[in-house]
Amino acid sequence: MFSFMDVPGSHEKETEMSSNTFGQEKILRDELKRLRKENETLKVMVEVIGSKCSILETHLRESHCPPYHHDSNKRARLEEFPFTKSSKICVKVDEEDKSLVVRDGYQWRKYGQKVTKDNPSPRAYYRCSMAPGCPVKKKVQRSAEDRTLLVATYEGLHNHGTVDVPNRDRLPLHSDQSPRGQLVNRDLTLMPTMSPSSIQPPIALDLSLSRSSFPQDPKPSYLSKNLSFGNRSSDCTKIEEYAASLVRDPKFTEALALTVARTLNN
DNA sequence: CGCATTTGACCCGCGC
DNA sequence: GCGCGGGTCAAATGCG
Ligand SMILES: [Zn+2]
Repeated sequence: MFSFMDVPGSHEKETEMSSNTFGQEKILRDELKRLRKENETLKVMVEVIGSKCSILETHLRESHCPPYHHDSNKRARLEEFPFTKSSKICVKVDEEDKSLVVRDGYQWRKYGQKVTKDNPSPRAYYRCSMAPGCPVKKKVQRSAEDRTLLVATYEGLHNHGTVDVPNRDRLPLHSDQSPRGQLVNRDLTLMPTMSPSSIQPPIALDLSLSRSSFPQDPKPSYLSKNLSFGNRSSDCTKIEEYAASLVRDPKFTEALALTVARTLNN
């Protein structure tokens, strides 16, 4: 199957060395396809990580500076973590004028849309559809003042993990080596809805992030891949640049460190 | 044909 | 009780 995607430099001498150039061209085209796919995957990953990063950010902010009055300890404690059960978190996800489908690693089914009193933009209601009986809902609405921001309100705890990102060429080996040692996440994710408030950790997002985005050793794989591609690809520099900026971002590293620490604590 | 989205109807709590 | 505002249902519609 041929397409019009021209590969530079292979136009003139097509008659001779045809097989060789054909082979090279095919190889290059395959590589290009693979790179495109990988790029798409990375883009999705970046989106997911970004949204989860903002989730963690808001969570961190809420837990760091509560309206701390020296009133009474019990009241303060109780009000400090009101989201252990319902986990109501607002997340800012920037988006221009696309549809309200925010990619955060889960799969949502829209079930309603209403206009609200003080916001001209409508509010969309989603339900998590990755697992049957998952009670998680979320509301997405544009911010009233800044039209480019989306405010998502998550509510509930997932009873499953996220295997959303098109990770196909991953972990051929390293299957379940230690099923009951530290894989509490697995057990938790497979657990149906039973007494969520007792066992579930404060947020299910941590588990999802640790599982979906970083299966095992996260950074080395990315960096090595980028470096290996860096010899001949030009897009890789952008990716590397972006990754570098992401790593340079203190917020991101902070949230990442927090997440890793919490994951290790489990 | 099997899905997800759309969209008006419906429900329910709350303040008057 | 009534109106209102937010949340959900479900029939209709769209889409691959
Ligand atoms: Zn879910």
